[in-house]
Amino acid sequence: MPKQKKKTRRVSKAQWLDMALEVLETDGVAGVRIEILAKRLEISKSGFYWHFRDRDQLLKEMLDVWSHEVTGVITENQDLFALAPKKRLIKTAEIILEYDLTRYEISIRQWALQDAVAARAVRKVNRIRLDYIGGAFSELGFTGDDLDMRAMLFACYHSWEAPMFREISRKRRRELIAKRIDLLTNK
Amino acid sequence: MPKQKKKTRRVSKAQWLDMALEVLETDGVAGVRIEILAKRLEISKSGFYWHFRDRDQLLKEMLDVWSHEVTGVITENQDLFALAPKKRLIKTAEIILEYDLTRYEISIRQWALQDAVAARAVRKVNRIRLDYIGGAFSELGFTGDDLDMRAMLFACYHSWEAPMFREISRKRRRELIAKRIDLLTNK
DNA sequence: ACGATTCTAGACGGTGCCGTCTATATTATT
DNA sequence: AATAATATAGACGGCACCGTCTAGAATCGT
Repeated sequence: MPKQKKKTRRVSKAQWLDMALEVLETDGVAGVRIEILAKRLEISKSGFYWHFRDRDQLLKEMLDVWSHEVTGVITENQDLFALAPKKRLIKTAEIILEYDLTRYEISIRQWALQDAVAARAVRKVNRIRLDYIGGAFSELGFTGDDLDMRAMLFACYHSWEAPMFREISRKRRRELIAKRIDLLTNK
Repeated sequence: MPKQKKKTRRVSKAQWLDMALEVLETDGVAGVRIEILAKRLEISKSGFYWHFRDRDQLLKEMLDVWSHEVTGVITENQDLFALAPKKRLIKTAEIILEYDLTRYEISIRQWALQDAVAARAVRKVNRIRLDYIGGAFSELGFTGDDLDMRAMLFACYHSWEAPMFREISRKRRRELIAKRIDLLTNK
């Protein structure tokens, strides 16, 4: 009888991070437990401590991944800035929908309520979003409260539409984009 | 030396519920731990099990308190229905701000992601909000997509403004209400 | 093929929380 | 004041998770 070959899966740091974000999405930061991730990855937790100092470091890196991912898709998209402001807002809304960019919104915000580091990341993302959207409304000629109110309305709605109206289909949500931007860009 | 009188605080069911909601607000449902509540109430946890069967029952009752509290303030307010629809929407926004009605929004929604009972409560609250707001826009003559889009925009924005823009003062938020409702009720 | 490097298995002690139990304290009823 | 009803103290066993440790497996470089 041949000696039993113990086949041990190997899991990269990126895979740990991906799984952590997957769990974060539904279970919140409190659900991101190393032993849970290990079980889901079908591996022992030992490897985790090879890639990460401890759970805190994982959480820190998750925030980095999130804040880059969630802003990068928009701000690093050159095509977007070639568009006229109104068209740009429409396209932005479509991208948010398409890439499900608000997937982690609820869990991250919940996290930010209890953690200063997460809170800082969230404030930074808010600022980037408001600047980007405010830019478009500014180009459209809005200023002062008119500009602020519209930028906040756009940013808030498109950050929370999907998390809030989970039962409404993606198709239906896409249908209403143009009409909404018409209203928001109306003088 | 007289026998030491052990003074034992007594805590009502309502106090347990209040404290549980207080913890929920910042720590999320995962943070609602019986021993934590007990410590904060400066009491042993034994009493908890007198008032509640177990943690699940507490959670269930918290949902009931929340869904009633968060819809009742609006739907049971007779003065509100005496107002013309536009004025009613403005007053509604002011009440949401004044009573901090979206205090638990993030934590409850996070909870709903992992729990079917919470999800049901959230869907019901969504429906009540959309019906109420949709009613006002309907009275203003909006129909079809125009009505839906506006009701969703109002409901979403006013559910998430405070949770999202935590750094913006209440005063500033009050300032922008009228202008926003003007836009949303614009034909 | 061989050693060096990178990663994993599995067991361990420590901690925090759940729900239960018994004795005891407090309040209500009469 | 005596009794009944209501609520708490404190200890317990059980479980899930953290971070550590040692032996060993998988992979890379030459």
